[in-house]
Amino acid sequence: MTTLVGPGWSANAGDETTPPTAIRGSGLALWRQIAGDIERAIADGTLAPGARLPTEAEFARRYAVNRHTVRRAMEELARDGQVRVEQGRGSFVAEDVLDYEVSARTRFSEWIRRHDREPSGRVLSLATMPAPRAIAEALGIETGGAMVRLERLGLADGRPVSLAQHHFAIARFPGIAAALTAHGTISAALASLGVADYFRRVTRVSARAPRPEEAALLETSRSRPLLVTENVNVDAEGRVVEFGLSRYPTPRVQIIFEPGSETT
Amino acid sequence: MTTLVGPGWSANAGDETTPPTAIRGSGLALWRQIAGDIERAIADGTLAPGARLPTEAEFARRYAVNRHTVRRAMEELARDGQVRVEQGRGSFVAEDVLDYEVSARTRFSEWIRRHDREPSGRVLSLATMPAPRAIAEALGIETGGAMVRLERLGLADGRPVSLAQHHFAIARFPGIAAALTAHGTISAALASLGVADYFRRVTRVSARAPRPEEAALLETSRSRPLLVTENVNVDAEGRVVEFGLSRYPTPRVQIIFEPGSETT
DNA sequence: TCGAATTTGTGCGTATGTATT
DNA sequence: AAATACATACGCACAAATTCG
Repeated sequence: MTTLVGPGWSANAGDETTPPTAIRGSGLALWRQIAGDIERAIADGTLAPGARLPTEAEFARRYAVNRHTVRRAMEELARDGQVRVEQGRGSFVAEDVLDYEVSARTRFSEWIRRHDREPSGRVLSLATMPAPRAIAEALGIETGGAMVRLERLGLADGRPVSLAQHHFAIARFPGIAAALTAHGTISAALASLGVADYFRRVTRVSARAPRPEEAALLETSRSRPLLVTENVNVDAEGRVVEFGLSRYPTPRVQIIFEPGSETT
Repeated sequence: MTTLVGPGWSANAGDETTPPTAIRGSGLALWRQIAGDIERAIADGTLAPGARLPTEAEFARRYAVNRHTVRRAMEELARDGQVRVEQGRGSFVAEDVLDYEVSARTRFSEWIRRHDREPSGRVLSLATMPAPRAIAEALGIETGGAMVRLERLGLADGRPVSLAQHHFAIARFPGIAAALTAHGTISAALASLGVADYFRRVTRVSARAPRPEEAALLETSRSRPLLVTENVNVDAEGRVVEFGLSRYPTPRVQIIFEPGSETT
């Protein structure tokens, strides 16, 4: 069957030489032919993950079928998880989700590389400020005590996947601001201050709607929630090194936890 | 200072005998007096967790100050995490969050009891249906194979905290539907079928906006995302017992991971 | 789906008291 | 004593988010 081809499945808008018609009475239901068509386009990459599908009305016009027939096909694909249908927005090819496996030793670049993507990052700000109560408690200092906050956007293959704030107590690391400026990574900065290694102790996960700035930085819609994690990193002796607050765009990023075994 | 008292801090609307006025020129800034006032009311329980505070305009009227002055006080309290301010909705006393600690052995009632609340539940539906692809894969059966879905609303002290779907393969447990009907809990039903114990293997966490029905059941706003977890439970031999999909209302429920140690 | 009402968020300008230089 | 800086407080207007009919 000649199908819908070209950039974004919209090239042959005026192309009437190869009508993308489903064959009636072929023994295969029209909606199955259409579903198969789209499925093939997804499989062979004609339709990239995250790409927007033509509207149901558009499909109906192209295949010269009723919209109900198209819907039947979309239902099937949605049930299979191949497309995602969103009322009022449109239909989209299911995106690859980037699994964020929480473990004791989690580093941003290692995480991204494990998924065969290229990690990069952009420092948004580095500032010294008094610690709000919640952060001060996590860092083990007094409320209002001086801390450094590093805000960083993490990217995988150039697409933003995390927006993180890292907090360090000045009392614990007087030279942290300079070290973070001098070194490219947090690990390196901490290493220069004598912290050879550090581990994740607790991770709290919640979710909330993004603020406009967050949505813009993470290139996500304001209507999609962010996964928000808070975590405490400690050194080998169990002393608190850092308090981190990270935001991840759903559904692009998912968090995975695999308990060792009997943890309770 | 005579302050705002009475039920919900709104009793003395017409009470002019004890004007809740902040003292000017007392050496303590007005906004600090107001912040302290509210802080005390929260500490002594006059303002319960989750309770709505009077509006900024109302505070300004009662204290006979400008709204900016009230806002300054609220800022301080919000920074401290004592109140939660939401544009367009109002301000609220910070709520106790129910921490859901993910571990290998997690049972609903144990979770709730550990937080000194009374667990209860309501079965919403119990049905046999063909397994969609994603669930079939998790259960290790063919797509379309028969499965039982139990949908259940979990409550803590009568407030909904989880909405869970539990899926069991009929091929593995032919008598599961009857067993679930006969026994009050999933553990008991599985025990009657020879599964003495089971463990959580993986947990995936994401977030999305609630559907209207979910929002209603969980008594949450449609504008607040749900935390969504998917998990696979296995028996002592590692065979898949159940695939679960749970939804938790934010920010009432938070998920906590504490990796044992080097899990990477 | 839309608009009105409610509530918080932000910006501007102004004034005043207090502490520092 | 004068100049300056800073914190506090007020008034007004409008923006943005939420809720509800």
